[in-house]
Amino acid sequence: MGMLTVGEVARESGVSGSAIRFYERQGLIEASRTSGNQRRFGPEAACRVRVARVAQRIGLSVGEIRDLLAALPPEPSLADWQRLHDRLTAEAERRIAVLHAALEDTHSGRRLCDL
Amino acid sequence: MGMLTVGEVARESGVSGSAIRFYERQGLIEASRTSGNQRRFGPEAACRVRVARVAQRIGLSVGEIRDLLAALPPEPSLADWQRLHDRLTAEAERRIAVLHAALEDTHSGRRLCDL
DNA sequence: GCTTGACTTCAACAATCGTTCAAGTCATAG
DNA sequence: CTATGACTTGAACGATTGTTGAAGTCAAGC
Repeated sequence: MGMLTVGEVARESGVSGSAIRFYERQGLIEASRTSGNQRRFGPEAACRVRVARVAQRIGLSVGEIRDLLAALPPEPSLADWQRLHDRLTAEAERRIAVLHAALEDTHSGRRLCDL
Repeated sequence: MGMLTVGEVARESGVSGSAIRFYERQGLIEASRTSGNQRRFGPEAACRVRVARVAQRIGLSVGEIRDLLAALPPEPSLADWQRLHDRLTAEAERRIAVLHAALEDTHSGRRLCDL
């Protein structure tokens, strides 16, 4: 079984080792430990981290991402990924709508400042 | 001349007094001082704060908003507001595009995780 | 002129998202 | 077996955007 070290997950997912440890502390990913107390991650870890980064770009906080990923089993089925993807999409669209609303407000900028 | 206190600007702009002081420290708004060292704001202050809040919703940092507002004279002309509005709009659209890109990434989610 | 509410400063705290450092341990190749 | 690089923890630090509190001052009405 391909158990990965912190550094390997970091390389695979493109984030720093300290971030990987941070994400584990925050519950985004889980690790088992070697007899010498070193973390070993399953092969899905890097994937979860990549998803987490996308979610972050969409604007979710680490806490929200934890909740999102909590619904994802260690060996997710296609349907699991699909659900997660749908939630992420919905959230992104919600945030885009919020930005559009802000845009509207700049359009009414004169009224905003009754010049 | 209607010089406003911190509390008055706070009420007019809908933010807290501590935030108003913070924005002054950060250079988003300027204040003169009474002989007793209290801040007095011009009537444009609340407006600048409201614009700042919109800019914040669009995703600009306080530093970026400072720079944006720096281009705005104390008594802005219509053209001044127009320029600011255009910049804000462009920035909002840029951020919306970024979110769309993130959305794209979730669409390629399966590839993201090569399931 | 005194009371009262609003103001002042400065410092500490809070949440978020990590990075960096020190001191020490583990794993592996040679 | 030992050197080396990767790992461990914990705590401190950093930016960001304010809030909260203490201790004290100001302004305005009565």
